[in-house]
Amino acid sequence: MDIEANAALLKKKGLKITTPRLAVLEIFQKSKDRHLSAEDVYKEAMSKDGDLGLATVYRVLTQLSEVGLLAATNFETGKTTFELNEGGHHDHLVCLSCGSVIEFNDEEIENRQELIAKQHGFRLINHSMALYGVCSKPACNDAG
Amino acid sequence: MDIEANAALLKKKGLKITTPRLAVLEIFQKSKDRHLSAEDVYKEAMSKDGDLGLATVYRVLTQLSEVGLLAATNFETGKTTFELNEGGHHDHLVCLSCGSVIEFNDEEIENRQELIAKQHGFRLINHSMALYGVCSKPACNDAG
DNA sequence: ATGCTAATAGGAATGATTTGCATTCGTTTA
DNA sequence: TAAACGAATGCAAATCATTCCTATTAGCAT
Repeated sequence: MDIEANAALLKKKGLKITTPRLAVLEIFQKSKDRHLSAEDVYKEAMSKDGDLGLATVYRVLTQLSEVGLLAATNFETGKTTFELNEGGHHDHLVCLSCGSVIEFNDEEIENRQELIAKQHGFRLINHSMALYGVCSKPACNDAG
Repeated sequence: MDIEANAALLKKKGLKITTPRLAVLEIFQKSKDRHLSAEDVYKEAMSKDGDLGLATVYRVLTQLSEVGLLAATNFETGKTTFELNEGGHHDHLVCLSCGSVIEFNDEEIENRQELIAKQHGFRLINHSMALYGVCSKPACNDAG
């Protein structure tokens, strides 16, 4: 929301302050939908800011993920989605009917994952977990 | 392994008994590597059976997944992999260096997932979990 | 302000997967 | 068991997501 703040954020991470990077950050901060694909970001940027390349969007998303400002997730859709990485790590609970996504974090599962990795001699780097189900909305429980 | 058995399997699922479908099933049953991409299956089929199209492999993999004979998984590698769907559910531990995949199943995590879904009013249908890390092989721990 | 380097645009290239279509095969039925 | 019909296949072209290439431009230290 605040260009100054975002500029400071980029600087702190050792990234140059450029128009595309500011634009991408702002899109994530303003969007109601937390999970955006590269294409989503590109369309949004084109519609409001005017002009940047899709390749640049990919690069910026990758960089912002690398410095920890964004987090990347792979659902089963075949495309990578990104979200702001504030508030720490979390996993996803996805409604297969309405598509809504709930975020959660469970200490016990995280610990268990570490343990499992260790047992198999793995150094754990990251993980992805998504639970798929049907949420409590009436509309999601009618037919089907 | 047994063409008769596989033919019966296909018939039971309402699929016609065709050469490509039998070939694909057999490849999964014979392969030591449980997780195969479409490309893997295609190469394997070409090398032994002689001749079928890559598009057919994709179609067959999709169909066999739909009827529950195979299970599809999307790791972060950008390609979908398949495995035989016998022996119940399990999750994956993936080496980001050599690509090896270890399967595991953890009761405690499964229970915890059920609980989390319940807490959010979700009826849990399935889930995917993959842990990414580096395995203990020396080659995977040298450079990088 | 000036220059060096990193960043960008945009299009071509890549890799995975899909689709269209003419041909062939599997299964049903006579 | 042969005709007949739709489903399945092969191939090539098409699509989708993502990355690479290169000339141009923009950040930023001096």
